[in-house]
Amino acid sequence: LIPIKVGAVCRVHFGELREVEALRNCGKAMKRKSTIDDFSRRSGRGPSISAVPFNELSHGKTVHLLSERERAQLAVIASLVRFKKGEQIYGEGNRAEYLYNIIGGVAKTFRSFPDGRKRIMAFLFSDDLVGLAEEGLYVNSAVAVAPVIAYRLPLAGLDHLLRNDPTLEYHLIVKLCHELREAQHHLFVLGRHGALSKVALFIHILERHQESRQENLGEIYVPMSRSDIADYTGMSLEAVSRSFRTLATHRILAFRDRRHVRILDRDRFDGLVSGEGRPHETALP
Amino acid sequence: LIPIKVGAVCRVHFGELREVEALRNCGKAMKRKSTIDDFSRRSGRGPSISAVPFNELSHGKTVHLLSERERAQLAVIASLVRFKKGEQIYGEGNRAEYLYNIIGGVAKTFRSFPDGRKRIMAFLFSDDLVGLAEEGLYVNSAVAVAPVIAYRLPLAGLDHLLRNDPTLEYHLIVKLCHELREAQHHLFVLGRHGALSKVALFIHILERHQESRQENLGEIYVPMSRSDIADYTGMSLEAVSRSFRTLATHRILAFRDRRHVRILDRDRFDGLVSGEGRPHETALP
DNA sequence: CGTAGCCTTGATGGTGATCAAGCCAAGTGG
DNA sequence: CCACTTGGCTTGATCACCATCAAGGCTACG
Repeated sequence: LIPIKVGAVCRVHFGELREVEALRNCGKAMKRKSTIDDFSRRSGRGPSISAVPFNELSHGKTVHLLSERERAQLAVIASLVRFKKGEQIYGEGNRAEYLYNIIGGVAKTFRSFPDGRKRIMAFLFSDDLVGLAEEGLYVNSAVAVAPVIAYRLPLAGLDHLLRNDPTLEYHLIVKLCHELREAQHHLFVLGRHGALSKVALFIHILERHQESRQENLGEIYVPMSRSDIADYTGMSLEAVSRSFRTLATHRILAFRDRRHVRILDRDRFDGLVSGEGRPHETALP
Repeated sequence: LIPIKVGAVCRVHFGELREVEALRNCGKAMKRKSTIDDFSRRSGRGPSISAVPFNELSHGKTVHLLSERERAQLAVIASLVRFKKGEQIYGEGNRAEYLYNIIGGVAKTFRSFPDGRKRIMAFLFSDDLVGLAEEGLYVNSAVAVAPVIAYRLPLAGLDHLLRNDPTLEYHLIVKLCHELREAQHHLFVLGRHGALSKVALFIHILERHQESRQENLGEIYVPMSRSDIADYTGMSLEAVSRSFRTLATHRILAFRDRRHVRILDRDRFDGLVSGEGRPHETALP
């Protein structure tokens, strides 16, 4: 039973998840092996959620919240679903029937303005939950940024599980606190004035996120488009582009390609992140 | 036992909470009576939490989440604390030992920049929870904006209660989802370009908040200073002031005094809220 | 009545949004 | 294998908007 599932998932992995693979495959064959193990371990046994706890010390690392038993319980009501890049997972205002647990790929949640603009509320990665609702309706739209694999959990069944399992509920609370903190980080980014500060903080968030999961240290993977970054940071697409270039020409960042950055000058980078990026104070030669 | 508590709370109410009283006392004696009842009902029997549920329909109204029994259970470990206007409830980076349940007044949570600026993450009112932590440390500072009365719940004891009461946990989940949505509304505000849009959306949020609790319809109470609004919306204090004046001179809003607004022109107001407030589109005569 | 905090108003300049081309990379079909 | 297309990204020029600096007013409270 389980071996079959693992096999199936691996096939999917190599077929559709090239971007996910690219994310971790930073040129080292070693990495690739461990990714497969990691991936099949996670997806083969049911839903997976991780978060930085609010009470225990984990030294900035996320911890996996679910026990094997809980994962198995959730797996009973869950079904595995895939979304191609750009495909919609659900739409704002739709009847909320499912909670999604992403186990591979990247998604974004956003709200649209009448004029066609978007405000991206969050980027979501593996071990995240998506599907926030209010009075039975989704409050955001969710779309895959890179091909997504997720468990789809019917809210009805989930409700039943939760009411009978205090530990599972507790884990959900930990995860929600985590998401709340992430939203506050996001607020922090948007509040910052100065384009350089904003993009630096954005990169900083990506870095922290990948560090907390012990993914590819040293180089930061940027899975989303410039235009998504613009919608997330509240800037224009052009401003994002220019800011990246400025940071690159001043040797603060270095781009291997459009989706891989390395931080060259940690001091000046941290200076921007911690707020010294205000316009007239930023006298970059 | 309980009656004594009620008495004590009422005394506190009239002594220190003039602003809270003013909030609801909109010139009608009727209001005042019901406020007292409401207040003593809430504070006399233990902690109180309300939220808009994520699944059931409540037509935009918040519902009280805790049963009498749960409130009594929580009351056992809780102690009632008061904070004067401007007083700190806890500081960013402090050891997180308590969760606070506000039952009267207004508080703000914020993070400070090295240059002394603040980014306000949220305003908190009665029936709200404050004290978000990461790895045992508060992630924000919290300060009373108007005199606050709150229940202080030791995390240790709370943990124990939660693990034994799935329903209580479930209520907490509902509340956290609510807070997450509020944070996303805030993101929406910050993302908007155009000063008029931002302040309109801010007023809109206040209105929705007060409506959802069925407080003083028709007039919106603005308990926080201009400078707090600036820190919340990511604008300068002057820009907030100017925007308010613009909205007032164009008969979209009317201020009874600095803390009470009425929406005069609902159509144009909604226009701003929903994004037509972008600079060059805003041709206000 | 005086002082302090908060708010309003004015003048100015920098910053980033916007409009408008070009560029690069990846995919498609001949 | 090479035109052709498409979508995403970069770059340039212009100007509106708002942050900033700097006074002046209002209110509240001693």
